[in-house]
Amino acid sequence: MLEKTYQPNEVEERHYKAWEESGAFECASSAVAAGRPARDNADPYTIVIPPPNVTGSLHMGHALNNTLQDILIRYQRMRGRDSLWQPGTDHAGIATQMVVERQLAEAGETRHDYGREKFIEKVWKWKAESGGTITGQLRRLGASCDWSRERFTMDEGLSAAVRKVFVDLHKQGLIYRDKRLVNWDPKLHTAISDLEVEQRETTGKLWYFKYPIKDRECEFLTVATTRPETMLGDVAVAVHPEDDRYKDLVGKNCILPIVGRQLIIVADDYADPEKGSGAVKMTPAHDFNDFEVGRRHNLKLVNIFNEDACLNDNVPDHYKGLDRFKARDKVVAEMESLGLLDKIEDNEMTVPYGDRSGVVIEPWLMDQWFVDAQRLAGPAITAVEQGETKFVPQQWENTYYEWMRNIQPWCISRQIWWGHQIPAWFGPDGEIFVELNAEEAHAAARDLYGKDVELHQDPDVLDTWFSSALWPFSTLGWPDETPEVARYYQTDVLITGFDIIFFWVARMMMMGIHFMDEVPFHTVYIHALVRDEDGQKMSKSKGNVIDPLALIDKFGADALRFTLTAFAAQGRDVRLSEQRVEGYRNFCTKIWNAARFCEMNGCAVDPAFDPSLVKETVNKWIIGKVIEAERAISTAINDFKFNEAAQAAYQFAWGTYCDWYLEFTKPILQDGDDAAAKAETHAAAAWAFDQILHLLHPIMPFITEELWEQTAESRETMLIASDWPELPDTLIDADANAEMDWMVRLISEIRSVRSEMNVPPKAEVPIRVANAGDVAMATISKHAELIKRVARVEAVTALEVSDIETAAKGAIQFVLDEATVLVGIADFIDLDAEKARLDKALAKQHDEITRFKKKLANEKFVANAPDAVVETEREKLADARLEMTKLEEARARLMSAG
RNA sequence: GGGCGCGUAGCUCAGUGGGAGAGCACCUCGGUGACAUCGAGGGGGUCGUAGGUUCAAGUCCUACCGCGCCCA
Repeated sequence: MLEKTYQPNEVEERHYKAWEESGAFECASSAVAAGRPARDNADPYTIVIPPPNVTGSLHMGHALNNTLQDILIRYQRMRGRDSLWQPGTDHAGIATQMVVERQLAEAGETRHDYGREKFIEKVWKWKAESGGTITGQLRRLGASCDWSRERFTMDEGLSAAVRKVFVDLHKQGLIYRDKRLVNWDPKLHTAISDLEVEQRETTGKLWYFKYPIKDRECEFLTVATTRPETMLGDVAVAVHPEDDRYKDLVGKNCILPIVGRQLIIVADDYADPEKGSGAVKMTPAHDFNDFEVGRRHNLKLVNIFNEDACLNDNVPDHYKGLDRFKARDKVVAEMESLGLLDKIEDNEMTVPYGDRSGVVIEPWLMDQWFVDAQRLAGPAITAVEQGETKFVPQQWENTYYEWMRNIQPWCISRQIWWGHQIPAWFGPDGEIFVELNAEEAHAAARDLYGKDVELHQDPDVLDTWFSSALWPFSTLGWPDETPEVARYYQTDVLITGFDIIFFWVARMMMMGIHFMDEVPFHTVYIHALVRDEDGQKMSKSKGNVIDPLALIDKFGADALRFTLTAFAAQGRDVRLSEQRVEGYRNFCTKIWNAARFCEMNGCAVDPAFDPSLVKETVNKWIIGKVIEAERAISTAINDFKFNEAAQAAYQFAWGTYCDWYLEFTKPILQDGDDAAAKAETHAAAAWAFDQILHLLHPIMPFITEELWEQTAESRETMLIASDWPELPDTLIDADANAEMDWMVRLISEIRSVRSEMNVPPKAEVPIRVANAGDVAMATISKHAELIKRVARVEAVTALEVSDIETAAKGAIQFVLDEATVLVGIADFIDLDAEKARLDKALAKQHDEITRFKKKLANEKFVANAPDAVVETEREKLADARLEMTKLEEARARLMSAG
């Protein structure tokens, strides 16, 4: 006997363990490796997980992302595909190093106390102890990843892929070393890529400084700057070539106050006459735009900062060693005291911050490694243009194009220790040898120098995203020619959030095409962001974070999954609140209770049940509805319309099966004496419930597996490994559909009348039906018991038209197609209320008829609209007129009765 | 400044040119036999505004208003 309510906590862990141990998550290749039978002949269906940070823990975005992936994987697995969901994590270079350094800091230590090798050992130790958090949490969610294939970007195999890619791209000229301005993080002491810089809007200030013009007594050139401290590194002033105010100054010099350096005045389009004073100071070593101007005018670069963004020795003595923000105040004060501060204005601007460190990023001139992203982007753009990879929803292709077409060189070197050390070795003269390993580098050096020399490997490591970019093939074993690479690449779908289009999608596309000659996935599904119930982005600082694990504890994983799925409409963010999850927990309870009903009423699974042989209309009807639900859910999942899949499942399970079908079975099962009908209904109800379990399984795996187990003595397989329902359309019986839909309308009308007329719920009323056609009459007599029970009716009888006048006294009338139904409620009737009810129905019909008539009277409509549309309108008009007539008759009878 | 979205019931949102929908919330009734984590019934809309295209517009086009996000 099933418990009274579903207790998710008691079953989730057990089923997850059973699934994993049974090998249900394994793709064919893993199954073979484990000595299990495999779906070798099946088409592969592959998803690589967007690897979460090894430092991460499951947040709501992960929960949504992985629920959707799991739905696809479970669905395709049930459809017989050889499904591979490739899991793993990335090594999150900067984040992980920060975590471990923070631990050291608690003991008053730094990584330098240990040295590189020992420190890295510590990181691995941390990873072994704490790095599995998120994979454990994915299990709580029910994610059916093939854990036997779990990978980590720092694994030896994936590291070999990184080295090969670096060496190959270098030899192809697509990776190069260059001295450029990079985004320097003065706290973490590393360069970061453009994408790791967060542009924050702030109201800053614009300081106007007067620079004395050389050889012109008391004449000044006023420049405006947002960063006064950088003036110590100024080498020029730029004005617009068309700016008449300054035309005569171009080529002349001014004197940099405080420093005393002579600055050349150059003409360059970059100077915006509308902005500030129209003259802009040039600090090419510390500003990306100034750097470009400097290149055009051969300006020298004066670097004034050290790695902490404090001033170095290239500034006057009283500024040396000062922090950049202290230096700013000091420069402003000194300029003011010199009488050279013209004015200060508020200024709306964006300031770059490091996304990990949260400090202001300093553009700094350095030697770094770069990927020539522009060349790699070309084919990646073409692939999307030609539809080799499609974005869903398609509008995200614009975002992708926008980024890819304006892509900048990708700075891939990081000045940290945790990560893939760059396979580049420096010779004594600075010559660089890029090779797969030290031996080959030494061999190359020997070739060059003619002797063995001492080489130093570049201490820097690669951007974590460099290794993530290889994930769709490195996880399959590349660069080895493994059977998995051959079988599972190209993968099918990448599922991710829009914020990741640049980080993963773009880079995976570039690397996949370059190294595999094939796009890494044919579809990219971009899902929404999960926000709080007020539409705010969840963030720790706002304190509005909802922890998915807490929701799972409280309501069960299935309720959370169903909620996320039901709200995952394309192109819309998900607003989540606990109340919503609670609502879908109630859905779980409903399913559970349907199973209890089946159990209590002897609806046991009958393996011999054949849906094509059923005789009872209700059973034919529910079979057809199962098929319609299956079609709706499958179509929705195939189209990535997850919310529609959820809605179709919800509507069918609750709205059709529980609300109507189970009610329809009650007269047969509980009151009836037709043994054959009973037996058939037992089997059909159990069969249909089994189908519900299948259809809901991808979204709600735990409760469905639990009920699958509990509702039969034994099962051939677990639900996760069973087949998705595939039923022929021929089982949809149009007559049964029409009959039962008519019944639903009849019962709804009776209930509605009763409720509106305040008939006590327990009172049983007689129903009489006049003017019904043969089909309707047959339906009524066939389902008399049902009507009596479900609508609390005393008796259902046919009424001769000649008796209708008399019967109308003490009855409520409503019209159902051609039939007029009289609900005998003499004891409760309220003539005024009834008159109002009929008038309302009449008014409605009148409006409808007017609308249809008007439409059909329009010659252009009849001439231009498709015939089928016109025909439908005519039918609607005819139906409405018929109903109107019947209602008018009913009202007339009422008046005469009153 | 450039780009992409979004304005539909009190709330959150579906809606694919051809009868305005769902869930939740609300109101009324119901302690019964799967389920009160429930059942039955009900009210609630100028589809942001203004034009246009069309026989027909929530849906397509234009402008405007309001809101959000991304990029510079």
